[in-house]
Amino acid sequence: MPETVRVRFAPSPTGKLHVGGARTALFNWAFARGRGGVFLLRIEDTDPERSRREHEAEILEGLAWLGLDWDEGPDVGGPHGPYRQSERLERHRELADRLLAEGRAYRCFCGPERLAELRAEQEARKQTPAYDRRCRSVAPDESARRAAAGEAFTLRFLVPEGETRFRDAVRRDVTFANAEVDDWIMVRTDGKPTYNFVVVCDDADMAVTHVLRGEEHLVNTPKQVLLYRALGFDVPEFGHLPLMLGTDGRKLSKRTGDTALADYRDGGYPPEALANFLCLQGWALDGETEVFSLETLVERFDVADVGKAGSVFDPDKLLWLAGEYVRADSPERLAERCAPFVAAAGLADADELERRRPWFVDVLRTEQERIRTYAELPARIAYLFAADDAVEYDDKALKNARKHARARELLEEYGAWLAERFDEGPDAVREATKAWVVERELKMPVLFQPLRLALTGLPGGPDLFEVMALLGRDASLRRIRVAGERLA
RNA sequence: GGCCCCUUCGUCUAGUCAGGCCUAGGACACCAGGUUUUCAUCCUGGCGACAGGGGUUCGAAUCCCCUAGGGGUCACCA
Repeated sequence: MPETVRVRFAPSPTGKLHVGGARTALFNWAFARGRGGVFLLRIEDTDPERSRREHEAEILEGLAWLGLDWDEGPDVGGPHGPYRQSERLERHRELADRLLAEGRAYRCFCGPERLAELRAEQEARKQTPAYDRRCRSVAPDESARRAAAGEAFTLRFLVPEGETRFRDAVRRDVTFANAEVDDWIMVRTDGKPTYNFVVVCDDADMAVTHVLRGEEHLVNTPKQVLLYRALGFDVPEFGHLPLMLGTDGRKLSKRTGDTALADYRDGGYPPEALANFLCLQGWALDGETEVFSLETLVERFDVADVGKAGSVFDPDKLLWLAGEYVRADSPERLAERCAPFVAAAGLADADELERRRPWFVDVLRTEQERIRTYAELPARIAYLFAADDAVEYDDKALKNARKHARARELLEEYGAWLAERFDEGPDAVREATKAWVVERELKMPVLFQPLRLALTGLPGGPDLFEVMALLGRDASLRRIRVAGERLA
């Protein structure tokens, strides 16, 4: 009977949720869900300077927006709580004391000044900066006496001789020479434990079986494996996910563009599109299928299939995927998701859109194939909300209309004709209009370009008879009349 | 610089662990054409890669070695 898979996502609440972190969470989640395991969230708030509760809330919101859910966490609790590291201090102290008592850790009385000096010397000699382990030789009784006397100290892990190897689902077996591992600090002068220490204590206490995290943590792993063993805990299996890179080929950062998950939510990207895109960074379903659901991911995902090389974040591909999801969505749901963006653009308030819901759904039906993000909608439909005598004319649209010498007369004539049969409906009017153009031995654009300018002011857009249906009889006829005057 | 990791079209990737099915497949982007009242969608086609060099083998993108390039990390941050 194999033990239950337990994986975790452990963000530190020091800022917004990064898309790279979101992908780590996504893969952890998919791994757990695909194996009937448990996905838990733990907040790594051991840095009181930078940790903020608002950030924690935002991170949780972001994960939920992406479509993830969790079985244990700071908001839902669970059998292995608390799920904030700052609330687990007791346990951390207990384990640190144990290590000290067993001689697997030692007090270090070297202050910041000496450490800085040491580092400077080492750098001057082109050596790799590392603690010189001077305090290893302080005898236990002297160490205890100095501590009791109030002398400041940190607790360092005593790295043994030899080498450390561990299983990594992505990179196979990895080995580090212990000589390369520093006697790192477990507990600071102020008594607060550091990341490398608490992460192991908590993962072990929370019975985490697989640690899937970003590759930047690979070098921390030997320290942690050594700690698991010193503590007598089972070492989990690791999986170091390749980094997500910016277009400059370096680790994704603020400089290379949007990196916060919230930027994409605020930018009107469908969450399904972003989740799908994130799946494609370092993993592929079959090399052919690009668009797939989280459900499919869960069915097919395996950490062992994750690639080793970093991947450059391609905003163009994300935009394309966004369009795919928008086109596949229902006009009703699109209306719901787009409404806030239309309201934010100041075109109409939320109440008005709610009142005109059927109409707004029709608007989405006509624009659906032209937008990729919800945020692209307002600019496309602003003309619907403009005053009939003040529709903004786009330069290109104006040029298109002016190409036709008789545009003005034609619009007047057509307007009068249209007034008689507007109520026959879009399909009938469309056919009749085409016949009307043919009768006059004209090309279609001769009428349609000026007409599009009159109604929308834009160079492109939906079928004009659908546009007229959205505008209604009065507005349509008025705009055609006004255009005749404006073109004069 | 030390240590560690990585390397298939501009980008995301399939294929690599089990060498032949690969004159390397798909997608985004780009270009050209078609459809349309325009824009978009959609359809068709094009461009385009096994980092380099050795070796093993009848046969290598796939195995081995070397070189080069890129990245990560070297905190009393996480």
